[in-house]
Amino acid sequence: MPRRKCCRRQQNKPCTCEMGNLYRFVEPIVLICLARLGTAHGYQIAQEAQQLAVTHAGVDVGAVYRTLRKLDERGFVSSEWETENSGPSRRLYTLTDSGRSHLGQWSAVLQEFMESLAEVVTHCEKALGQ
Amino acid sequence: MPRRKCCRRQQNKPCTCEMGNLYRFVEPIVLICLARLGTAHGYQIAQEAQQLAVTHAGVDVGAVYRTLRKLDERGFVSSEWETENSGPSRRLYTLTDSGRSHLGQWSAVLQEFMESLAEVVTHCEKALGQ
DNA sequence: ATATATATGTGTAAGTTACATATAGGGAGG
DNA sequence: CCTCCCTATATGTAACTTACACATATATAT
Repeated sequence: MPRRKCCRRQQNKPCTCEMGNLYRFVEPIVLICLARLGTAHGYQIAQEAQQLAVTHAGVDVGAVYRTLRKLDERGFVSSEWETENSGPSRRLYTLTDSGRSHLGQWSAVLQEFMESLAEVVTHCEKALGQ
Repeated sequence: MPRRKCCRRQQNKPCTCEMGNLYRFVEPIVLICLARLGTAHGYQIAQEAQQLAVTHAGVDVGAVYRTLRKLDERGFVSSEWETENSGPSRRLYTLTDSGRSHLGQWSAVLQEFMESLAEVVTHCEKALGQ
C-alpha cells in the first residue's frame, strides 16, 4: 500500500514505494557512511546516506538518528557532544572496532542477500516471459 | 536483534537472521510461484517459495497465507475452494491479468532495488578494505 | 492408538518505515 | 524587528512486515 512521499509518484515509472514498506538497509548504510567519513555527526551522515539509498524514497532522517542511538547502545559506535563550534550543537560519532567487525558481518549478509535477490529477479522475468 | 529460528545459528557463518527483520519479499515470491504453477493452493505455493527465499530463515508459511488473502482482496489473484479430492479441503488460487501486471511492476522494482543494493555492497567492501 | 504429513489458518510481540512535528541556533532579506 | 530558510537533533505515531507459536482438521503409515 503506497503512502505519499516519493520522487516518482508524479511520473509514470514503476516505483519502489508502490509496493509497501521495503527494508531500507539503514543500519549498514549508516555504518558505511561512518567508515568513509571517519568521525561525523548525524546530519552529515544522513546527507551522505542519500547517495546509497536503495529506494526512491531515500533514507529517512529520523531513522538515521534512531539507528545511531541504537548502534551507540550496542557499542558499535562511540559518541560525544561537540560544543566548540558555532551553530546548533551536534553529537559526533565514531565507528568502534566492534562496529567495523559488525559491518563485516553486514557485508557477508548483503552479498548473499543480493545473490538470492538476483535469482528472484531472474525467475520473475522468466515467469513473465512465458 | 536476532530471534531463534534459523538454519545457520549453530554454525559459525554470518547469517541474515542476525541483523534484525529484513524484508523477505513474500509478495513477489508468491506471485512468481503462482505464475509458474498456474492454479495452485497455499501449501503448494509455500513449498515452492522456499527455493526462492532470500534469507536463511526461508519463507514463513503463515505469511504466505496472509499474502494470498491480501492479493485476493486486491484482485491480483482469484480463488475458489476445491472440494472434490480426498484429504483436507484446499483453496485454489489463480493469477489474474491484473496480478500478472502487478508482477511486472515488481519485476522493474526488484531490478532497480537489486542494482542499488549492489552499489551498497561495493561501497561496503571498499569501506572495509581501507 | 499414535505419530506423521498434508492443509489452512490465527495470535501476538517485536522490528522497521513513513511522515509529521518539536526544538533551537544562525544567516539573509525586507 | 520579523520572517524565512538552512542546519542540527530528536520524538511521536500509525501502518506494515516478520518470527514464532499455536489451533484445527483430514488422511496415511506404524
